[in-house]
Amino acid sequence: MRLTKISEIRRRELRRAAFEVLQKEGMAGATLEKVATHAGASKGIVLHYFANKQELFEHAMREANASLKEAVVERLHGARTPLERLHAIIEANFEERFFQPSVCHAWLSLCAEVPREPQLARIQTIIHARMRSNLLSALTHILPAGECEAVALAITSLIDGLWLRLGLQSEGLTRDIALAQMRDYLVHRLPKTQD
Amino acid sequence: MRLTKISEIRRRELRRAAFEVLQKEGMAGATLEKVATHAGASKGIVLHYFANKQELFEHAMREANASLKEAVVERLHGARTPLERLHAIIEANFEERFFQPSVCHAWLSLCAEVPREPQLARIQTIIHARMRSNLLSALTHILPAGECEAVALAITSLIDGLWLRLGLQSEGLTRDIALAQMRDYLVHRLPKTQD
DNA sequence: TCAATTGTTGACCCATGGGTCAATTTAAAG
DNA sequence: CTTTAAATTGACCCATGGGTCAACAATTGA
Repeated sequence: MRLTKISEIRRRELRRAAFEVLQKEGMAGATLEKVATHAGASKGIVLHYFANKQELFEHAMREANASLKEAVVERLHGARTPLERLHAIIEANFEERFFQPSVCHAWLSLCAEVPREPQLARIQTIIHARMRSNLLSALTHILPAGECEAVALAITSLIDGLWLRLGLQSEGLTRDIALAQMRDYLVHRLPKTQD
Repeated sequence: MRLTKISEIRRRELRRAAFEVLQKEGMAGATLEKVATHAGASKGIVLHYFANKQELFEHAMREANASLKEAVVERLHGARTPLERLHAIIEANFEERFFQPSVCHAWLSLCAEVPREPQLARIQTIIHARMRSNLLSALTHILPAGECEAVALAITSLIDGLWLRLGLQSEGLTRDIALAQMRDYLVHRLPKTQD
């Protein structure tokens, strides 16, 4: 008896392949055939494990999100103070493996489908909710209660904006610049004495 | 002799129709047939005025961008101080007619194509360049030279992030909240005495 | 009034790609 | 072994949609 069923292995391979194809081809160019080939399988197998294209990419989004979530959790472990937790969350969003033009392209392609794909919208809502929750749990110890929501929204918007920028105009925007941006914001927006 | 050639009229109608269809249907769903129907014409006419689908949407993006540019110019006219100019630029980006989920969906769809469509990438570059230039022309009179670039990038990223947010999770994000975000940023990031 | 140009249409072609399916291979269970 | 189930394939179907084209309508200018 295998520890992980072959169906689980395949499904993971396929949703990862889907995300990788998305990076280079976009949603329209990411055909089932290309995903299958990229995973070293045939088109039929894709539809054997996923009901249809939407479901496949829904799971691809879930997987990519889970990966980001893990990174945040990982970094939160080493964080002791609220300020450290805040930085942990932010820095996780700019890890090299994530903060790359191709990865951003894939996310962009998924986001562009959100308005017309309720399943993707649901995942997006979850992502936002978790981000907000994480940020608030740190911010409430740093800022007056009335300011936390606004700052949390600003931080997520800044992160998203920098990600979008990376996807649109890769040249000139490095990880360091992005992180410097985030630091600059926090320095000016959080109370002076700390940090 | 007509003042505006009929070809120019048609081209404008079609690129506007293209952008409007994009709002509801996304890039994949925005077929030539739908654009034609939405403009009250036949599919043939679309390809008579535009070489292909890419070119059509390239012009749709140009038009939408021009519209935003006009709004900025308009508001800049009434601005006297650098700070007023800064607010003019920002507020133009959040005018009701622009800051709407459907409009944001259309932009998202276009942006998602940028990585694989050099023409769109070029337009995007122009948009960024103009935004940067506008912001810097105001910021140089408000901040020390060394900080201007960073703040300009932060402002654009914040705007983009808020737009993206509106597209992904329409509920709960109003124009007022978005503008409050921008003001909050400026209050904390710009020198104290002014404003 | 009559070319000549421009605008416009709808029929058609064809590649693409999502999805179905029967048939085959492989593996598990008894 | 054998049987039952799962995995896998590739051929096939078919709707869709981008793009072409020949023919027709309208407008212009002489």
